[in-house]
Amino acid sequence: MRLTAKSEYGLLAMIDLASAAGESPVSAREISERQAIPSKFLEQLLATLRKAGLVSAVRGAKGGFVLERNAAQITVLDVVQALEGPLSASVCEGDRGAVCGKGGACAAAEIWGEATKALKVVFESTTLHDLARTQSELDQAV
Amino acid sequence: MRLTAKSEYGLLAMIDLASAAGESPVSAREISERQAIPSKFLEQLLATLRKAGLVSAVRGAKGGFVLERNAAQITVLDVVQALEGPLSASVCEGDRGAVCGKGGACAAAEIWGEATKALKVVFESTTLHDLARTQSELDQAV
DNA sequence: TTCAATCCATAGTGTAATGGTAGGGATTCG
DNA sequence: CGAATCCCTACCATTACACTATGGATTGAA
Repeated sequence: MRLTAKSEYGLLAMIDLASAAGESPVSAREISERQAIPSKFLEQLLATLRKAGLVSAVRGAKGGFVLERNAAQITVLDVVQALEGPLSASVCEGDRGAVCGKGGACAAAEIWGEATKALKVVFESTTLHDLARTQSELDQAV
Repeated sequence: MRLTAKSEYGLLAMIDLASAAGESPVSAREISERQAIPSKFLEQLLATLRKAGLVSAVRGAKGGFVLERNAAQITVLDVVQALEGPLSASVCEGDRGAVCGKGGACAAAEIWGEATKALKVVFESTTLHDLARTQSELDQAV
């Protein structure tokens, strides 16, 4: 399991899109400027999010991106998994199970499993709608 | 935040030591063989764990490693943090807070914080004693 | 019709982390 | 003494990360 800049940037971009829900498409450049994300890097992330079915793109001038579903129907887990691959805290993946000869009967592996589950709960229980609202409150507080 | 082979190997080694608690020191070579961990790599991990005060070493022939505290007083968090550094799921560390201009008022950052907390709870609530017992049960089941 | 804005796709690149390996030194038991 | 062990530092190959570069395809508007 790992969380990289992809998740950070991707989530910021999705929150940005959630805040603009119902309006015209938001271009990658706009998001890039507002969220201080390198624009070409962001394009890649948005392409990934599109392939994952989380956003849809409108090409050409005045084009941009729109959330594919309602912000309340997209969780942080959706975004993170789209960008980082399946969430699994397991270090002991793949052939390691065979190598250590325990064939799955490994106390350490159980802990990684529990850790993954805990992360999943947190990420599943928060939607873009929640985050967009939180963010707008934070902005107003200033 | 990241979990690498260090945590995996380190935890296996510590469980091994916990299982041998009360007996004579266990050499790195023994652990390396039982747990299928590259021996020179393991030596480095044990050195780190020693500097973190989790194990003590006995030098010379018949030497080896012993848990510094009781197995019930050492949590998975202790081991993971000793090997990987401070546990923080935050991607948005260091100067990023300044870069995005939100100065801490960032909805995304809150999620990473919650994720970290969730991991901490899991890792803190399990001790080497627990794991050693679980492992011995798993071994007997076979 | 042309042009600029936008998304789309692929490839390249510098840095750092990862997961080791190598070689030898210091210490201690038998 | 000598074998076993821990200790320390350095090295190294591969991969992941975080971009950057280049150019093509599509579309709205002047």
